Amino acid sequence: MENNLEIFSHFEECPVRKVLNRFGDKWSILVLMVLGEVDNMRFNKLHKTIGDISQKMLTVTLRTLEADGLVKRTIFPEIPPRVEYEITDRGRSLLIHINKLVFWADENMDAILESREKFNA
Amino acid sequence: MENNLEIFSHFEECPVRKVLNRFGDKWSILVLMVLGEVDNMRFNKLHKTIGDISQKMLTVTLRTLEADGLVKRTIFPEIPPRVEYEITDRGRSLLIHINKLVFWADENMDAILESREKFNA
DNA sequence: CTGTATCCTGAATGATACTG
DNA sequence: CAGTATCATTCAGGATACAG
Repeated sequence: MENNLEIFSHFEECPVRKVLNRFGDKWSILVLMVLGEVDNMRFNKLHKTIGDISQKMLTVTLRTLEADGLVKRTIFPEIPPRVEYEITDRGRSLLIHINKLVFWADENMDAILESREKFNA
Repeated sequence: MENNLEIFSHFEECPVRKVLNRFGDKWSILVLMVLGEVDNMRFNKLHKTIGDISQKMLTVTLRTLEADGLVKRTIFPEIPPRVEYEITDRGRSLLIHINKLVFWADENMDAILESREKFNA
C-alpha cells in the first residue's frame, strides 16, 4: 500500500503537481467555468462578468487556456475588433470534474467553516 | 442561460472562488492525497515523502486541513513525541473528486502539452 | 475593443535558528 | 520528533500607460 508513495516526491513527473501547477492559479478555472455557461463570449464581456480580474491577467489566462486547447479564440477582423472565446470539448470534459468539485464544496463548505471556528475557539 | 453568470463576480459568495482560494495553495491537495494512500502517517514521514515541502509549510498545511476537518491529528504523549495524521471521511469524500481530476489530467496532459507546443511554435 | 509593455506590490512560501 | 518564531525571498498578479 505504501509503494506508490514516492510518486508524490517526484516534482517533475508527479501528476498531482502538474494539475496543481497548471490549474492552481487564480483565474483559469473561473474563466473556464464562465465559458462553460455560454456558447461564446467576447473579451470585454468576460472582463465585466468576472469583475475583478485585470485586463492583463484575463489575457494571460485566456492565452494559456487557448494554448492548452481548452478554449477556442476567434477573431473577427472588424473595426473595432471583436474576439470571441468559447470552451472546447476538451475544456468541457475537464469542466465536468471541476463542477463536481464545486458541488462538493457547496455541500461541505458550511461544515468546514463550522469545524474551522470550533478549531480556532 | 446567461442569468446565473453574475455569481462569478460575487467575490465573497462565489462558490468557485471559495474552493479555489481554499485549495489553490501549494500543498493542501498534495498532503491530502498522500494521506489518502495510507492509514496514517507521522509528521516526519510526511515530510520525507513529499520531499520539498518546508517544515513550516507542512505544519501550516496540516493545521489548516485539521481545522477544516479533513485530517485528524493524534498526539501520542511519548518521548520523543509521536504525532500521527490520518485523513477523515470528509477528506476522503473530497479526495474522490480530486482523484478524478488527476485521472483526467493523466489522460489529457499529453494532448495538452502537444497543443501547447504547437501554439508556441 | 482587445490587447501589450512596464513597473511594482504583497502575500505565500522558504530558510534558518531555536525548543519542549 | 515535531514543532514555533523570525526573517528573507520570490513571483503571481495588479496598476498604469500605451497601441493597432
